[in-house]
Amino acid sequence: MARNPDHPDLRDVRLDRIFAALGDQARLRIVAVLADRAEHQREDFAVEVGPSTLSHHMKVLREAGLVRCRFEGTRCFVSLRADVLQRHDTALDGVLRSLVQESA
Amino acid sequence: MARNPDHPDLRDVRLDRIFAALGDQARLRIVAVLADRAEHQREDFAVEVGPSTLSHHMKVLREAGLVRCRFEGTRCFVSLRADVLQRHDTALDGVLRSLVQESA
DNA sequence: ATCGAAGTTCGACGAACTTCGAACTACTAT
DNA sequence: ATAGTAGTTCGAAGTTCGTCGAACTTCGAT
Repeated sequence: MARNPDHPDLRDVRLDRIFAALGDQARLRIVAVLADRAEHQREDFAVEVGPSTLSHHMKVLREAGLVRCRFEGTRCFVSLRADVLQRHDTALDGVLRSLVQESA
Repeated sequence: MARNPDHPDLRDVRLDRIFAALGDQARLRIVAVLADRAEHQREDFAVEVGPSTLSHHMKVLREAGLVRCRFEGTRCFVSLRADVLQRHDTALDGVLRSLVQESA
């Protein structure tokens, strides 16, 4: 397990990458769960794919700069990256609000 | 030339499709140009691809529900779909504002 | 009627993506 | 040390995507 996975620098975060990451149903659902700004674990993302596929989607979200993964023992806690959200506040704030709304 | 191209019904517009459409540099630039809410023509989109590729991107944006194409003679005028923007106001308003900002 | 201009559609191509299962790694508990 | 658990990485297979050039359609002008 990667103890310190590749989180891109804030400067390397591109909006088109972020949108591409959001352009998939599974990942959009994951972000919808994360939109409450809390930390979540894998079982919270009710997405019907195998573990390796979920890992892949996590990697896409991570490399886009949207999420941060924190490791504690064998478990992985994932949350939205506050710095990126703030940097792209104009673009992303409404997106997250709409996802929260949709989850309810 | 398609005189009356396929614009999806407002109900069939999905957010994940929209994000997927925005997840490409060329298309994101096109939307950035359109973000002033005015009608534009092809030459306004300073995107370095051939005509057929531009047509392809237009189709993706159209089928995602983001843009509307109006034909006048041989020319095609394209603009953002106000109804979709309003329907997904929470999600899209900030996105467009950020694109305007970036264009300046 | 013919020609040219503006866009679209049609293959085609390689690149990138999604998904899976199998093998691997890192940690925990016994 | 051994076994189990959580998650990642590694091919592989199939699909979708981005791009191009060529052929086609629609319209305007001559």
